[in-house]
Amino acid sequence: MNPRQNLLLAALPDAEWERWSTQLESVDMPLGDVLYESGHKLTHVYFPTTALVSILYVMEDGASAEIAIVGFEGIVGVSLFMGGETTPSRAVVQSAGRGYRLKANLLLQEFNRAGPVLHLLLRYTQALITQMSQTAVCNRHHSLDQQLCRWLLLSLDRLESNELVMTQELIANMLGVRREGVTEAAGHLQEAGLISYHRGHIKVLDRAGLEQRTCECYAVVKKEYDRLLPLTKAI
Amino acid sequence: MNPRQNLLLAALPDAEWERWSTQLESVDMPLGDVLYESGHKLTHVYFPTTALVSILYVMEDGASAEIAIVGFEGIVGVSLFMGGETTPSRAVVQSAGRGYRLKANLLLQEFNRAGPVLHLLLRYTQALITQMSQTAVCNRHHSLDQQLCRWLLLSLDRLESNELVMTQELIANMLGVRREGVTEAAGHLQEAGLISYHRGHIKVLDRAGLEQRTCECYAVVKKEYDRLLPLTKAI
DNA sequence: TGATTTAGGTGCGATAGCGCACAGACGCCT
DNA sequence: AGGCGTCTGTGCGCTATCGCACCTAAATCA
Repeated sequence: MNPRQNLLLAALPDAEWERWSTQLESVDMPLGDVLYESGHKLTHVYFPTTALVSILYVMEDGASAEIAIVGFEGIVGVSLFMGGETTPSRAVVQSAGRGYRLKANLLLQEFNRAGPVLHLLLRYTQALITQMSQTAVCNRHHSLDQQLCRWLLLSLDRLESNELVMTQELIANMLGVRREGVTEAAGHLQEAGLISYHRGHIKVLDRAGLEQRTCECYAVVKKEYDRLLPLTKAI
Repeated sequence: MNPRQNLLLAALPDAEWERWSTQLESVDMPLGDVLYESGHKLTHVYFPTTALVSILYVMEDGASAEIAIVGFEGIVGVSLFMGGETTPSRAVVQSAGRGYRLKANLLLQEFNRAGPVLHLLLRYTQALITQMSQTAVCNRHHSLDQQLCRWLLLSLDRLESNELVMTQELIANMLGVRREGVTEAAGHLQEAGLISYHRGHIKVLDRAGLEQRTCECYAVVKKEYDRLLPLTKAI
């Protein structure tokens, strides 16, 4: 397990890396773990390596909607260096794995050096903004089938695998739709031979087929990540 | 017409204000004016004073959806200092008025001083992120009636008036729905005595009523703006 | 092995929003 | 005053998604 499996950590210049490497703390990130809660101050920021984290908003009535996905390409807790300390959203581990974390005050110190760390983190944040924007667009205009394709592709890009351990119930929570809706959409994809689904295990059989069936939102987001985070040979 | 009608400009410390005031260029912002286009490099950033600007994404098939609204509380062109230079979205003047602009390289210079300007702009950007996130949530979960209320309230907060010059067609483009849908939703609000609508002129008669009828999304966004931009006695 | 829990599949009526077509109505221009 | 374009209202059939109820089958555990 190497911190530099995380692409932001991998993109750090040597001087920064030397300072950071002793401070990074390896953490287990089990399914369902809440990394930060709406309105709570962040104590750490997280750099996933093999875990996948959902940024989501939970409404007063308990319904939820995912705003963005963060994996080994990113950092969880941008509101810290953006200056807000908290946000109205919640970060939940969506696919178990590992990652590293850094104390909030240490990250702030590094950010405030106003050097490469600042610029790297801000570029990442802009990519994240694009992902959030496109989520809004997709929620408005595209069918559940298309959204499921987008979601699968974004998730897989952020893991290093073509398999996902994830119940339909959980996917429904992320997409903010009914579980039955996911059953139906996943059924379509399975009939088309694009995925195989079995009790919480999704295997992607035909990635190109998924890309063909999804909406433009996926490509827009992917292109921005590639463009903004080239140092990282990004996803 | 005073630049400091824009709350970000008003929040600048004296030293910054002195440097900026000679560089700010007053501009007319007519309805439909495109301040930046998807994928194009920004030449200026804009500080609206009496105009209202929509950040929206236009799909390949021409359909559109608004991602965020910017008025006298904000700045148009955050992707400049975030480091991306461009974004996949478009910025369009949604309600005619005036504003100020600053050359891109000047703003970057100021941002890179890594002082109060940087922190002010980043805090504003975090508020903007909340607005975008909440747009995604709202698009997923709330009725058109509720979304129209939210949209009216956000827009009015960013003007200094209880009247809006805006056709239903245009509102439909922003919300990413049919024009007829807006006709119906606006009809409901009119029956309830909350607004009066007449050929492109909306007058809000009962603001409290709108706030009661809208979803929680409006309050979440407003609270974040108030919290993150207190210097500006924000909206 | 048998019981319980969990994941997934199915059916059905309700409804919000869509696409389209068309009608009135106000305002502006000549 | 007359005419035309723009803005708004309405009706109608269609579809995706919802909410709910219920069922099946795999996994887990006693």
